[in-house]
Amino acid sequence: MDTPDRATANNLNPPKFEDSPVFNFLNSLSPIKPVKSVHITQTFSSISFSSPPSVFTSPHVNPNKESRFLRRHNLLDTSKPKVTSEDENQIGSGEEALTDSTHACNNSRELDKKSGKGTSIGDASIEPANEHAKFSIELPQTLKYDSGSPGYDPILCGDEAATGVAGSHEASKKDSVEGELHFHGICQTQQKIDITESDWDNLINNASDMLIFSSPNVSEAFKDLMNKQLDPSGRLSNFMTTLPESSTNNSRIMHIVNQVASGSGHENEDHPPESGLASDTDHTQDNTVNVALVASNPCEKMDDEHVYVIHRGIRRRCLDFEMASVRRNNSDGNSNASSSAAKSDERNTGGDSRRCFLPGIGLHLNALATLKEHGGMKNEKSFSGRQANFPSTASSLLPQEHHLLLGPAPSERDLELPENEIQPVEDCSQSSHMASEDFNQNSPKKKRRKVEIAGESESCKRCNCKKSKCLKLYCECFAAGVYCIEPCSCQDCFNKPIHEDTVLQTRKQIESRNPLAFAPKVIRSADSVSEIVDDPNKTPASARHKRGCNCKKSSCLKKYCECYQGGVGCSISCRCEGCKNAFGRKDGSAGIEAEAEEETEALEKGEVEKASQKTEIQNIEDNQNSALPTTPLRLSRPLLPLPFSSKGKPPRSFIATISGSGLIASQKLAKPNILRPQVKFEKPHQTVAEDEMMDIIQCDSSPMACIKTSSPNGKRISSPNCELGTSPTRRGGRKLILQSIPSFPSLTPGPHH
DNA sequence: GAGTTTGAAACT
DNA sequence: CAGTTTCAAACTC
Repeated sequence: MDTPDRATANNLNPPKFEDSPVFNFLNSLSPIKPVKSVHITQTFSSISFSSPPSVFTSPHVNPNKESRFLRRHNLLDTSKPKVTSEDENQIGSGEEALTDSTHACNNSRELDKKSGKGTSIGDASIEPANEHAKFSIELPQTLKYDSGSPGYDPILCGDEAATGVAGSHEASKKDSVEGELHFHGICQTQQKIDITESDWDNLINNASDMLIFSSPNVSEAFKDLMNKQLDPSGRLSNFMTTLPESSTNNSRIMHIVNQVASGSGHENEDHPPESGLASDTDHTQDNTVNVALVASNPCEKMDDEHVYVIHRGIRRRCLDFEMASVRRNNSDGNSNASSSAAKSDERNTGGDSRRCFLPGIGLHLNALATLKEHGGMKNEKSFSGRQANFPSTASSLLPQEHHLLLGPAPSERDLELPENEIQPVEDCSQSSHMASEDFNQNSPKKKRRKVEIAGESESCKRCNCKKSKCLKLYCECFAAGVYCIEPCSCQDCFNKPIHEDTVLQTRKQIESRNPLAFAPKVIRSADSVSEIVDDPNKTPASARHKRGCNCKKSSCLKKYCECYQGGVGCSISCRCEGCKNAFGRKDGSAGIEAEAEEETEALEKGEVEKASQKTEIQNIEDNQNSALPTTPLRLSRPLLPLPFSSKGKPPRSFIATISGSGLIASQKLAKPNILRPQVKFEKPHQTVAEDEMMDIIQCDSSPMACIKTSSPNGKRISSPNCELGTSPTRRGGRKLILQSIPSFPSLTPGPHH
């Protein structure tokens, strides 16, 4: 297996892999498997991720992902001696892990081979292969966890869990061809991987997990996806994350993922696997091949369709500025030039394209979205309009998907997208851009509270800028690293794909002034994580606003206060006056105290109702804290007007932003990736700032080491449990995860670079 | 929906 | 770095 599969895999990796006879063979075989996997995926997703949206929304979610990942890794290690220390190390970093996973997907064959035949793999096989093997191994664990989780279907879980590592081994045992087939089938349809195909499933599951954890938005989206069948989005995101390593492979993966997402996303939800297969298969199979084609031939219809499809599944703008840069780079490279030095620069970095991507600059997702528009549904509306994207699906889905896309996935995607893909995307995007502009002027004020209505669709930000042209941090969309979309009521908006160059330049300028301008404002320190781990009851105070607030009249009790909005307490760095932040006052008083005060004040002000709610919530939180990890926001918060909703979360923005600063040092890149999804670092209590960020990022490489990240995990975990009221098992599982894997250290971290 | 308040972002 | 202005979100009516 090793030799042939590898060879094929290696060959495949390159853009031309489709050309390889092996690929063709696989393609021919691929159609087979779609059927079962769906079921599994659903159960898995629904079960494991049923957690409440609020939880997911929290940026912290990601940490869990990492934690899981880490765990998996550990488990894998334990379970499978085969995995080399190196592999572990690789896995350790969140991004690396992601990358690996993506590679695994890309090189599913390799994975299968390796995982199944890890022994042989070790040597010659490309690193990715090793990593893949690891993933495959790890995946089982994730499955186990999930299975452990309340939502998990016993049967499936049992199967998967039982198969667990063994499953991966089995898969490895299978012929490489089979593995590929499975892989393709999985990627394409999502559905139906057999347990035997555990490799794939594992990958997917892992990916999904990763995604979920990666960002709050993602988590939500993930939920939806899970409900629907997750696979697509989750896979996407996963793949996206993994992409970085090999652009070509990544591109394939992206395509596949996109296809899957699109196909599954739409059809999967309601349609039986088969139906999904029909359409999906068309896309997926074609896509798999097409991907390669796309790489070679930019802007083919197929590509567009794929992209479009993907976008459909996703939601609109996930733009990462990085993506845009990437696209540009690609386009530049392909056709011409180099539209912007920055782009070229990034691209150059790109020998490790991923790196460039990571740092990324680009609004790619938006571009993709535009592609969608281009393609078929293609309206920006549909595209931009999250809702539009999810015609069939319930509204709930929308946000989630969007989140997924936007949040973790987007950035990753963007980064990951191989140049090949990018080209087509770009082309499409351009056209779309045009359209997008038109849209911009559309709805004057749909905005703001859609998010609230939607639930938390922070991912979907809608700005109302009138003078800033959406090119300043005043603009939430811009600040979040996303393009403005139809729902935005902004005027003279330049934050659109059409003006990508302008956007990028502006971003650069802003970043030059303040490298952290696009970084998450709220950071959770390692302390918080440790606190959570040690004492679930304890509320982590470590989460803090990066710069602190400067409130004078709001008493840090309203969203005017960024700390409050971010769901974190005020810290020393805050210059606020009369701080009464319920999440923690500057003076150090706990949120409870603040609450008490708030209550009194509220009473005074007639806000009694609110105060009571808060107190209740807090009380609940306190009670729950034991169970929950505690994040400032916590599950209970929902009752309160969570600050998250609008800005605090900006998972997306953060994500995009961070990654967005592609030009900026790799550091940022790493940070952003890490931070975004999950946590936003900040000084443990006050001044973690960049240094810590950096540290964290570095730590990212070693997942275990990096525990710092955040409580968010706790939240997520807890929240799902709480909300779900799920079986104890699930809680236990999650708790374990949290404890064991404190933070989400960094799947994504830029460690690669 | 319009107007006000607020504090971050941007500017000087 | 501090002060002022600009800006758009958050909030109120």
